[in-house]
Amino acid sequence: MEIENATQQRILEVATNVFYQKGLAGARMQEIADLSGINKAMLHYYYTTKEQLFDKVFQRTFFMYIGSISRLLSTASPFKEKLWNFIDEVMDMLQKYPYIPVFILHELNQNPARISELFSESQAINFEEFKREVAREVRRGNIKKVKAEQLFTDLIALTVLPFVAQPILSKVLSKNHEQYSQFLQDRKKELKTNWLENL
Amino acid sequence: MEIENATQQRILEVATNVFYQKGLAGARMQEIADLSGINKAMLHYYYTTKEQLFDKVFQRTFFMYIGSISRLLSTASPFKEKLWNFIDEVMDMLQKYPYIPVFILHELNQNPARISELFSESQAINFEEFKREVAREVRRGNIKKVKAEQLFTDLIALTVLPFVAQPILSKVLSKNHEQYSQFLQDRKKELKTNWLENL
DNA sequence: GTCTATAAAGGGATAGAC
DNA sequence: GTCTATCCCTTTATAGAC
Repeated sequence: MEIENATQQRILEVATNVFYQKGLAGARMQEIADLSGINKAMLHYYYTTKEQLFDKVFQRTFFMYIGSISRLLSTASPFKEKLWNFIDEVMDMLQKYPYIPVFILHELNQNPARISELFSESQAINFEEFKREVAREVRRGNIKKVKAEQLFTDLIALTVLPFVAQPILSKVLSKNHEQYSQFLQDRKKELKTNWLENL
Repeated sequence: MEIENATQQRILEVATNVFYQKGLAGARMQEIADLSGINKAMLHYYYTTKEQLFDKVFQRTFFMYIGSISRLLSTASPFKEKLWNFIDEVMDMLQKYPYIPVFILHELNQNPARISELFSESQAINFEEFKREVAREVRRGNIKKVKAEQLFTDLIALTVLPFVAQPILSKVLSKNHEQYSQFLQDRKKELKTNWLENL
């Protein structure tokens, strides 16, 4: 990890937002420079190429996002308490950064090779451990019989999709921005009580 | 609806695939021309601008996708039978066109205004009717007490997300392409039995 | 309808002065 | 470190012959 000065940090922050919304292909170095309060030459001084800047943004995002999911699933807390916590934390994070999932998925579609590199570098999600945990909970009768991979997919789907699909869902459900935020809050509670308790 | 000749249809088909994978900003008219077996001039002869071609692709996709969801929800069948059918049909469609949801969501992030135009033009999803139906089923004791908007979100989430998140999920679950297809098949059954029956 | 050639604009990247 | 000016490649779009 190299040291970053204030300008570098501002660039990275701006670039993150621009890439989140426009993607690698749609982002413009000119816009990133403008929003950072510098000119293009300066931008290239800190990050030689667009690809290089993008890679940095993508990696940081991936590790933050996947990393926090990973951490939340590998705590030592009791199983249902862990899921309770997961719902809260993940939905809070996504309320701050709702563009992240579509950003990651769109870019992975362009360049599927990227994920392999990142997964090998990172301490990826330890699914085997989660699997054992689910099997144990089923054995003990704490939750109904279910395959770990289906439960995991349910968990991600129920928490992440409302953010991913916000543009369409808010339209279908006829909710403005504030109403949709309220809906997401309600949903958090709903998942923790109804879904989690009925496992 | 104007009549389209064979060349026009081929262009549209090719453009659809290219835009699905690369998005508006990432797609190249040259590539679309090449894959269509014509040159750029010819391409512009049929579709004057890239935007115009993209709009056509986006609209068709949106209507096909949202339209089929809409149709599946407004049939006259009994409620649970309808959801059963929905799971089958939507997941079959997505197995054919897995790029569609990320494509739509990515492009809506770029240009959120687009959705307003399309929703007003289309006979959008009739959520009020679905709401009444859910309330009725709850009253009759056929399903547990639940808000229609939460149930609808669950339904979309559980069926759509496994396709949207395939690049990451297949990695986390350590599944190759065939294994992931099998997983999706299992999931269809899983949702129809476990989830649907426990509503 | 179909092509070649080219215009016109956009946008990433660098040279070089300060 | 920071700027202006500019290079040059890419890509959209059109002109014009056949």
